[in-house]
Amino acid sequence: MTRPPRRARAVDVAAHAGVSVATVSFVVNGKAEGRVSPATRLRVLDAIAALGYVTDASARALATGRRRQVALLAHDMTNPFTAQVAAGAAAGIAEATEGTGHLLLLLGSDETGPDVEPVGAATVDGVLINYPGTLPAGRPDLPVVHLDDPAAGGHQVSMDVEVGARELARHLAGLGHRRVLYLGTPRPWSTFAQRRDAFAAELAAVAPGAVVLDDRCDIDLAAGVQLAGEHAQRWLADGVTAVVAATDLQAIGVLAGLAAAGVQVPGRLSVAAFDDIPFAAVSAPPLTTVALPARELGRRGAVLLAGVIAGDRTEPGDPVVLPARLVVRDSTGPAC
Amino acid sequence: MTRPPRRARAVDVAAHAGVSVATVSFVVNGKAEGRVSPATRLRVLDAIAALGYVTDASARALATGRRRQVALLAHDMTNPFTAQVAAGAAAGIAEATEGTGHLLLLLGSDETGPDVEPVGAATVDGVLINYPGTLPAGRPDLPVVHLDDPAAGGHQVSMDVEVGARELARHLAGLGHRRVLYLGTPRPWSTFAQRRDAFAAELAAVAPGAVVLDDRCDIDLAAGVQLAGEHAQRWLADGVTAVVAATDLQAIGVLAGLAAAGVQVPGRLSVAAFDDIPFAAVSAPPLTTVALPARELGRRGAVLLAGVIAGDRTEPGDPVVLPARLVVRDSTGPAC
DNA sequence: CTGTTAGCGCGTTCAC
DNA sequence: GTGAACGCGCTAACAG
Repeated sequence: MTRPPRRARAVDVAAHAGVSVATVSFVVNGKAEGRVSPATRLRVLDAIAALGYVTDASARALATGRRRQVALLAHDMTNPFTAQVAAGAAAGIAEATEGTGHLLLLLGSDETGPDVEPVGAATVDGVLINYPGTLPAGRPDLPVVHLDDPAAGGHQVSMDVEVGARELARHLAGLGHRRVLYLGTPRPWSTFAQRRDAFAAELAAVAPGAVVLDDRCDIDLAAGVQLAGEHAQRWLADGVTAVVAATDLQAIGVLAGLAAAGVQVPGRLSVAAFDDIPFAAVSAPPLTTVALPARELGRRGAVLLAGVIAGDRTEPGDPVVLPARLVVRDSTGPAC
Repeated sequence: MTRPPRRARAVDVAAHAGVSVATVSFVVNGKAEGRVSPATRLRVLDAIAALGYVTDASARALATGRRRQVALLAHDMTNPFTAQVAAGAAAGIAEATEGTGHLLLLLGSDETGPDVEPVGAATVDGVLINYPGTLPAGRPDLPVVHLDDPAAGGHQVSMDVEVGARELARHLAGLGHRRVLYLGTPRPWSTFAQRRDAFAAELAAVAPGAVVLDDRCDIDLAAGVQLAGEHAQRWLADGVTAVVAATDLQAIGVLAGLAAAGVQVPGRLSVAAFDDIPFAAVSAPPLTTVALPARELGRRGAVLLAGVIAGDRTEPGDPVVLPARLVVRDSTGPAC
């Protein structure tokens, strides 16, 4: 006796309950208070349960103009930091919208960047950008929150990378390091520029005469391994006593590369980085790193975005800056 | 002279081009062939460009019944394996739908499981399940593809975990291990049962009298570290010479825990696992593990799902089984 | 307190 | 080759 597999619609519920669709709509959207009598409300609820009715998201979106979805523009979900941002964003949007909002993942490859077509197509109410990219023109009013992009204007939540970088500089200076190799990335993101510049500035301030050499590699394990394998001897020959990487991923790769090359850490070379992904605590040796709250970044970003969408705050206001702090582990030691 | 920030609609394009909305629709959806003259087609295209017109996803979805979105039900985006599955799924859906399809991420916590409400609300055309959970009733016809869940019925793509597990068993048996601790997980997923059972079966077959002891911990780094720290001495006292973990995450944690406890790997204890996440190659020592193609799992799952949605294959057919192979690194050595 | 009705923007059949 | 008209399912005024 079951109905054909066609989904029940509001009209069906209305008929089943002996009311009009408007009443059903009120009940469904929690606007029954003072409009619908408790008795009919219950009848409607029963009908909904009996028919297994679920509001059609597209129809509702079309009618209300709200999609109940936000997009996260990211670049590499495989990066543990990004993954945590995504997990945090999913949690944040659920929290801020009481479970009615969801996360649309828009990933991009290196060159292309995320495909923003769905953003233009109004698939989402707002966008979380963790990947500096161009948003579709023609949607200038679309709520946007930038993540970890201090140079971006508008709404944003970032982290106190500078404080962390300076702390790291003082830590290394205190250990006697005067010649450090800074391992940057090929990505021109402002957060990376900030990491290096703050570090170099503080090092120069606390240890006059200290030198920062520059090198760079992709943000992944293999790149770090390879780079260390190829350049370790040169670094040592250059008198470098510490390597600071822009990300843990690179540093962990470097650690593996150095181990393979037989270079003692922190005996011959100290290694430190930024992010504090979970793996930083279990590398060999455990990595000294500037802890950046990835998950919280995503969560706060989502909550902020939800607020903007709801119209709570319309103008940017003070950018949210999450704390960063240095976590000292065993990969850094006295300069030799 | 710019228009008010209201998005252009098909009517606007039609007016601008001097045609009807139907014509615009045909052009937009590539159905102009034989219906619309090349000349008017161009006029429409110009109008679209001039107005920055983008088809509204909700309206189209409502009219066509297709959402152009699929959901990925997962459990912990923070797990590198899951993250790769997600990245692969995003790539696969884009590939299979030529960029018109997108990925809705539905994450869940341990107890609750992902919130499947959007699935019931027809937000998606199909679902990729990487987290055995209950789908909303009332949508029995919804296309579903199970990932890495050999026990699931219906469409699925999984991996040849058994072959890998047996290979690992022979590897360890060949090294003389006769007493191994199997570190399982608290999750009752079929893939985990399969990993252990195939391993134990093969070990018993090649090394009669070999013993497999069982222990378990959560799938995360910290759990592995703690467990190793607490139980290492007992394992050794019990004569265990090798530890096989259900996932790399646990194994890498164990490795760190053993290092902290001063237990040599593979000198005193060999360690191996399943997954081959990128970090497995840079742990200390690099981890011997059964490589499982996570990214490909996600990609193939998405492609399959897209096919099912498009109606290519309607009945399950042969389950896709991706190859798994043992990757021997330095964490396994002769039993002592 | 409840029902009627007009959109929301697009896809598509059917006349012209 | 083109346009008018209806339906998709729901929300929100507005009547009653």
